[in-house]
Amino acid sequence: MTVNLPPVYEPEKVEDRIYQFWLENDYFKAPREEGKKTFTVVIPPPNVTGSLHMGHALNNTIQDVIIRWRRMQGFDTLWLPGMDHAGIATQNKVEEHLAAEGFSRYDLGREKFLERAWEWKEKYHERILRQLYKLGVSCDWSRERFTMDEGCSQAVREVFVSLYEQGLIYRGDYMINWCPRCHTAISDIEVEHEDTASTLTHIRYPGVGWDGSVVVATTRPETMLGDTAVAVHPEDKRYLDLVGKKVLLPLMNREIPIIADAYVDPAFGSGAVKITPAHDPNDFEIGQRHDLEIIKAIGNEGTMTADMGKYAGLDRYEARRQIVADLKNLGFLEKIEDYTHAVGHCQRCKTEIEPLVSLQWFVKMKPLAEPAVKVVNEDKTRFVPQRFTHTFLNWMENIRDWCISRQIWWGHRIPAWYCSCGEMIVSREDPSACPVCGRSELQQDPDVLDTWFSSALWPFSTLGWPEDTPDLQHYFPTNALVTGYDIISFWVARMIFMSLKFMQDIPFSEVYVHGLVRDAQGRKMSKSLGNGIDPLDVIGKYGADTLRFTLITGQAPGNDQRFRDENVEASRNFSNKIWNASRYVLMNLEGFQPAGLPDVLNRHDRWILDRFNYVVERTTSLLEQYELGEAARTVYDFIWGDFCDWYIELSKAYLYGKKESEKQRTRAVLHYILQGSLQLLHPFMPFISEEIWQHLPRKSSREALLVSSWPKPKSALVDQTARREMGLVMEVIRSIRNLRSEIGLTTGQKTPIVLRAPAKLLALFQQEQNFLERLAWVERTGFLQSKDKKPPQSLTALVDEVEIYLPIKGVIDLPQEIARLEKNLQGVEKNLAKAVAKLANENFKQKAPAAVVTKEKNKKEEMGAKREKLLARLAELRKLGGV
RNA sequence: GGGCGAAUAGCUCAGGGGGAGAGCACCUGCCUUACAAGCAGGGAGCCGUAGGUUCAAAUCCUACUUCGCCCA
Repeated sequence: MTVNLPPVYEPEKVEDRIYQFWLENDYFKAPREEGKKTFTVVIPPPNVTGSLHMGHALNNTIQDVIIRWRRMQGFDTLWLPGMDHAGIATQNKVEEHLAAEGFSRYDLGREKFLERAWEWKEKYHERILRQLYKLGVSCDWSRERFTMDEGCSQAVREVFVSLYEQGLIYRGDYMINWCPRCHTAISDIEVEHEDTASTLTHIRYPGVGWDGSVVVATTRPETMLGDTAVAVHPEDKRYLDLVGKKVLLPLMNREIPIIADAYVDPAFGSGAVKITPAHDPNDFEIGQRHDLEIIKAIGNEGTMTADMGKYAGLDRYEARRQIVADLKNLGFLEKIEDYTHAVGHCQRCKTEIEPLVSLQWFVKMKPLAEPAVKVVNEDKTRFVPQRFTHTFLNWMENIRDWCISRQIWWGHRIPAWYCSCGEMIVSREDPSACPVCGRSELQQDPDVLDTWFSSALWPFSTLGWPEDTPDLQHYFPTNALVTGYDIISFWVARMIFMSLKFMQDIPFSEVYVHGLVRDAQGRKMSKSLGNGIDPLDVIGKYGADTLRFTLITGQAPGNDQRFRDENVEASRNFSNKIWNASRYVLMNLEGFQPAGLPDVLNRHDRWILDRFNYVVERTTSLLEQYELGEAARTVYDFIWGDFCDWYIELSKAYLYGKKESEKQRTRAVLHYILQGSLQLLHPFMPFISEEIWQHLPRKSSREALLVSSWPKPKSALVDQTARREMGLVMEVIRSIRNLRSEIGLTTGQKTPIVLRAPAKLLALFQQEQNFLERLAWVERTGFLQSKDKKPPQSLTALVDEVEIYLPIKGVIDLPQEIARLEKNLQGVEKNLAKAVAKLANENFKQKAPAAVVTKEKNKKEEMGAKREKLLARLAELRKLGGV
C-alpha cells in the first residue's frame, strides 16, 4: 500500500466522512441479540430550546466514551437518543419570538401557538442533531425519541391516569410558587433562592378589647392586607395571656385572632409573627392547622387583588411602598431595619416568585419516595461519586408533594375533563360524553404537565412502554445514566421513583455525576456574561477529537472543570502526535501482512508489549470505575511517553538497518502496538483513530475500529525482566543526555563515554550499545569492570550500579562540576538518612510489610554505595583543584 | 443554620498511608529523514493551619481558616 499522509492532521477533512461511514454501515444500531449481555444508556434529552452548550458536549462525550468502550467489549450496546420539549423554556422562547413580531400568544390562540411551537421544535431539533453528529456521538438514531411524540405521550397519560386512580395524583388548593412573568405555577425545585438585601418592617397591631398592641416583623409588608392571624409560640410567657384575644389589622380594619403555634421562633423579632396563609408556605400550613381564612392579597399578575381597597390593582412593589407610607402616617410603623434573606426567583426568567394559593394538580410524594430511598440505600442504584447519594437522599427524605400542573400551552395536556354538571373525568381516552349526565360539551383542563413529568418516564417510555415491546424486555433496566449534579433532584430522583412504580424495577444501576464546564476564570458560562464557548467553534477550529479529549482529561468525577485554550491546544498537539507516529509506522509498513506477534521478540519488543499490557489493564479498570480522565491520561502517557519517545526511536535502528528479519519483527510489533493504541484511544478520539485504522493493514478489509475488540490483558505479555532491564538502560541514557547538556553539547557533537559496572550489567549494556549510542548521541562506548581503573578527567553520573564517565578533552570546569556533584550528594544523603532512620526503628521492621522493609534496605544500600562513589569522586576533584 | 466540595509547582489541575506528578508557562540547546503542534535537558512545591491515629501522613480522623456549591 502507498501512504501519503500530510504531516499535520486535518480533522476537517476526516471527521464528517468518517461519521458518514459509520452511519452508512449502521454501526450504532443496537442489534438486540437474544441472550447477549446488554449495555444501555438513555441520553439526557437536550431541550429543544436552542443549541447545545459546552455542558452538553461534556455530557455526551462522557456517554460516548462509555458506550464505545462497552460496544468494543462486545456488549449488545444501545445508546438511545432523544430530546425534551422543555415546556416553560420553549414556550418562553416562542413567546419572545412572537413578541418580536409584535403579538402575544393570546393573539394567536392556543392552536396556532402550538403550531408555532412545533415549528420551533423542528428547527432546533435539526440543529441539535447536527451538533451531536459533529461531536461524533454513536447514538442509535433509528430509536430516537421525543418527549412529546406519540409513544411518550401515551406513557404520560397512562401514568397520570393510573396515579390518579390510585389516589397518588390529586387536585387541590395549595400553596404553590407562582411566576408572575411566566404566568404559571412552578415546582419547589424550580425556584432558585438568592440572598437579597432587604428590609424588615416592624408593624404594630393594636389590641381589640384589651389595652396594648403586638409588634410583628415582616420582609413583605404588602402581604399584611391578607393577614388572618398573629401567631406566637405556645410557651412564650410574654404572650400567654393574649392567645385567643384579637388585634386589629391596620389599613384593612379587620379583627384577627392571636393564635399559638410551635412553628413560631420566640427568639426572632418580638416573638410574634403575622400570618398570611395565602402568601407564605409556612403561614399556609399554620392556617391549615388553625382553620384560618385564606385571603388573597396578590393576584396572578403580581398586582393587588380587587378586594384590597385603595391598593387594588397596584403592582406588588408599588403597593409595598404605599402601605409602608400609610402605616407610617397612621402611626403603626414601629421601625424598619436592614435585613438580608433568601428570596425565591424563577429558574427560567429570574422573576421574583410569588407564593400563592391556587387550584393545581399534585403528585403525592411520600408513598413514591420511600421505595426510591430504599433502592439507593441498598445500593441497587449507585451514585458515582458516592457523595451524591446524600444529595439524593436528603431531597427525597424531605420531599413535599410535587405540583405538576403548569399554566402554559406547550406540553402534555392534563387528561382531565370537566362537565357543566360538575363532574370531572380523568381518562386514558378522550371522553366523548359525561358519564353522569351524558352531555358531550366537555372542557378539557387547560393546563399542561410539568416537563419533568414526562422526562421522569424517559428510561422506559423511550423503550416502548406502556407496550411490552421486545426492546423494553431486552434493554431495560438501563445501566448507566450520565448527568450533571444540578439535576439530580429534578430528574434522576423522579426517574427512580416512577420506574419503581411502573416497571417495578430500577431505571439504571449507576448514575455517573459530572460537574459544570466553567470558563477559564472559573465562572459559570452564561448568556448574560457572554462568556460561553460554542462547542461547534472549537470543533471547527481544532476538531471534535480535540474537544472531546480536552473535556475528558479535564474531568474528575463530580467536579467542575475550567475550559482553557491551553488545554485545547495540548489535546490538539496530542492528536497531531498520534497522527505523525502513525505516519511513521505506516510508511514502514508497505507490503506488510498482519500475522500476529512474532515468536521471537527482543528486549525492546518485550518491554513495549509489557508496558502496553499494563496500560490495557489499567485503562480498562479506570473505565470500569468511571475514572475517564485518568483513563485518557493513561493512554496519552503510553502513546507519547512510551511508544513515541522510546519504542519508535529504538525501532529506527532496526528499520533503517540491514537485517531483514529484524525489520520484519519490528514491523510486526509496531503494527501490534499501534493497532492496540488506536483501540484504547478510540472511545476518547473516535475520528482520528478510525481514520488511521482505515489506513492500517488489516486481516479483514471491511472491519471498522469501532466494532473491533477492546484489548484484553495477556499474562504472556508480562515481562518483569524486560521492564527492569529497559528501566535501567533508559535511566542510563537519560543520565548521559543530562551530563552532555550540563556542559552544553548539542546533539550534533557526539562524545565517547565509558561505563563501569559489574560484569552482569556490563553485558546488558554491551548488547544495548548501538541503541545507547543512537539515543544519547554517543560516538564510542568503553566498558570497564568494576575492578578496572577509572578514566581520568571525566564527568560522572551513577545509575544503580552503573558508573557513567564522560571524558572531557581539556580541563573540566572544576568548581562547576564540584557544585553539581555536591548537589547530587545532598539528595542522596537525604534519601539515605530517611532509609537509615526507618531501618533503625524496631517498630518499622516488625510492623511494616516485608516488601516495604526490603525495599527500604535496598534503598539504603543503593544510596550508601552512591554516596561512597560521589564522595570519592569529589575528593579526587578537590585534589585536582588543590582545594 | 444544616450538608457537600476545593485548598499540591508561576497558572490550571491529577494523584493518594511507604522514594512529590502532568499540561501550560519559564530557562538552555537543537529544523536529528514521523512530528518545531516537535526533540533533548533544566529550575521550581515545609501538598491551607493546628492537633490526633499509625512503625510510617501530602494521603486517614478532628478542629480551624479561606473559597465555592446545595438545602432550609
